[in-house]
Amino acid sequence: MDGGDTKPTKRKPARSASRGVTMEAVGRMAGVSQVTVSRALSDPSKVSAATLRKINEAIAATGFVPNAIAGALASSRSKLITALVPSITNIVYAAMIRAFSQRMREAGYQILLSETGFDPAEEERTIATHLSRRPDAILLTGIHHSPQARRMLLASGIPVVEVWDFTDSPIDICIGFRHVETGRAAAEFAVERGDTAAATISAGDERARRRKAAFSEHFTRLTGTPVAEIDFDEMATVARGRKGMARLIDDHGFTSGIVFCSSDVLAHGAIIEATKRGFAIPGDIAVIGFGDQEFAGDVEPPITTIKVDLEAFGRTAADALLRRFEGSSTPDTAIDLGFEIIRRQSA
Amino acid sequence: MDGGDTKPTKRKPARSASRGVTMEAVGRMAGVSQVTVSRALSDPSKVSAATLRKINEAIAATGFVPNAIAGALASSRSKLITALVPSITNIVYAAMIRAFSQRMREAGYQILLSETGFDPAEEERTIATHLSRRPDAILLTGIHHSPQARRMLLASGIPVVEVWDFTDSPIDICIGFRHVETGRAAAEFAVERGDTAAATISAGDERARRRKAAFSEHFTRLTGTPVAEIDFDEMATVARGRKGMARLIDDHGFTSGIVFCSSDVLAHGAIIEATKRGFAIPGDIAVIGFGDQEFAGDVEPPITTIKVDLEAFGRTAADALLRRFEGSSTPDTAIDLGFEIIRRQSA
DNA sequence: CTGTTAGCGCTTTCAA
DNA sequence: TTGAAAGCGCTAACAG
Repeated sequence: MDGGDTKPTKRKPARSASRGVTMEAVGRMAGVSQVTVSRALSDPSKVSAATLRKINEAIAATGFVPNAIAGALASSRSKLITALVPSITNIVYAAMIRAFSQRMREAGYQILLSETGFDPAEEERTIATHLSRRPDAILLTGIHHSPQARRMLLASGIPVVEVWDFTDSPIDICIGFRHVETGRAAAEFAVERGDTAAATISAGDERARRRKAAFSEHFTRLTGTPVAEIDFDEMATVARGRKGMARLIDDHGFTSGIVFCSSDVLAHGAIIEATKRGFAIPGDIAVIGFGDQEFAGDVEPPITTIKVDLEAFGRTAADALLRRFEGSSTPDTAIDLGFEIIRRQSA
Repeated sequence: MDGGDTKPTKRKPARSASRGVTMEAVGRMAGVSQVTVSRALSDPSKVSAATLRKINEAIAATGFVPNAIAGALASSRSKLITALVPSITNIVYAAMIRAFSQRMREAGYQILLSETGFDPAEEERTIATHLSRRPDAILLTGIHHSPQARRMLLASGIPVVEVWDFTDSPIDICIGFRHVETGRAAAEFAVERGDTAAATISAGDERARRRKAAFSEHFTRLTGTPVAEIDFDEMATVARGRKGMARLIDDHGFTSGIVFCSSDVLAHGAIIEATKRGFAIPGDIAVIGFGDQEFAGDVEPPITTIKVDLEAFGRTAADALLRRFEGSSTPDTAIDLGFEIIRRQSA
């Protein structure tokens, strides 16, 4: 760029390249040193009013934006939290992260978010790149991680929050609920309703499968009746809910009983299909969903579902971290936020 | 922390504090210098096979994870892209970002994502904090930004991509579609269908309002009939779709004609409400949505909607950036990806 | 209240 | 193929 001179110049750094205004430039303009600018920004009370004013003027004039990279390197606090979720288009995770982000942002943190797509290998790789950003904490979805991932996490020395599932022995902090319990509760709910037949429709989510397995096992134990299961490897969609119900009816002769779906979206589709085929909901076929999504109570018939407080997960996770950053002496470990069956009309 | 000695020690940095393994430590272990480790990582071909092997062993043994912060500061390339969307729980933005992230991740970039909640002031603040991370590029939703935001963006000197809307004079790169055109196209579609009455239901989104305004204006121009408008300040939900339709019927005596909704979710709710009240869809009331979301074709009746290819926005944005990073001589500027009316049964 | 001095852990020349 | 040296822009003691 700047000349092709062969003369071994004193290696003057190519500062020119407008890589942004520096504190030093601001300081020069305000007639103070660089450190004073730093102070003015981090703790204005440590700088005289007059100096502060000049610095602020200089900042405004230059459009200075502090370099957080340099700050993080120097202070070894990045004010960055990284988060991994299976999917950002799944409202369940998106809502949780939203609540988490809002709380953390208020405290001055930013969130670096990545999708892992339910793949442990991908999660491991992503954890490594995330840790390379030296976040002040990391949030993971789920409690199952590869051994190598656990090693890196532990070695990083930062707080690790596992959400959306529950274990008594988390890596560090765990905020979630027991998926298996939801399946059991749904089975009991079905039996209490008087159902003598049951089926399930599930999407490709490890936790969804655990809920389903618990439902089936418990229902069979209580009634002696086996449960027909329809599983999809992909994410939940209305179309798959319809297809699942169609298979249940066509292939399994399921025309009466309750269907436990791994998400409200699937339940919605199942209801649409059954209704279209002339079955009464819940008269002939009852449907129970999972998630209590926005629409669950507003479709016809309103969907009976298992509700978990998504926002609460995010908020609680953020609060636990914030408390930790403040050096709380009583660190949170495992918090079970539970769930609740919302009885509406579909079951 | 380390003792209360008054003796002015040689200020030995508190290195101890396990802030992670450094390249220097790895190098020491492998019997080479720190730079060699750096090279081994960035371009293995520049290091002898034997050295490479020893370095890799040391890395494995120590669990070394490179410090991207230090790397970014030194190279002034952060391999970080920053993105701002109005809402991450809105599938429209989530799907776009997902496609964008995937592409960028494959190229070694990570995405720092924030929500702005449709608020320009919040956007401006967020842009500032994002720029402080010295991203290699920034992606914004929409084309309207505060003057101060524009200034910061320009001053940053990095590529700026504006998506999801279209202008011929973008800050830098723009990838989107003309919202106004969608409204017009919908109005024409209605008139061609023979509708002589129309209404709208919109959520709190500036672009949704522009689509609606274009629809109403055009419909009125073509038919001479005013359009009843129901506006919500909040996000689209099935419940609001129902409420909107209820108001249209109860307050505006709207019992026949077409309803242009700012999203498929609203359309879905509107259809549910009208159906429940005994109106035939599309016989009595026709409904047209926006977005062609996953469920649009699978509910009853399937929703006629305006489709925009969400994934394409993300992919195209990523490709444009990647090309730019490679120093393309023909920079993309404004790309109009258009839209399409998907005719199903609701209209 | 303000400035000086050392780094933070890398990448980038330049030299060997 | 390897190493030495010089920063990147900021924060953290420490000294006035």
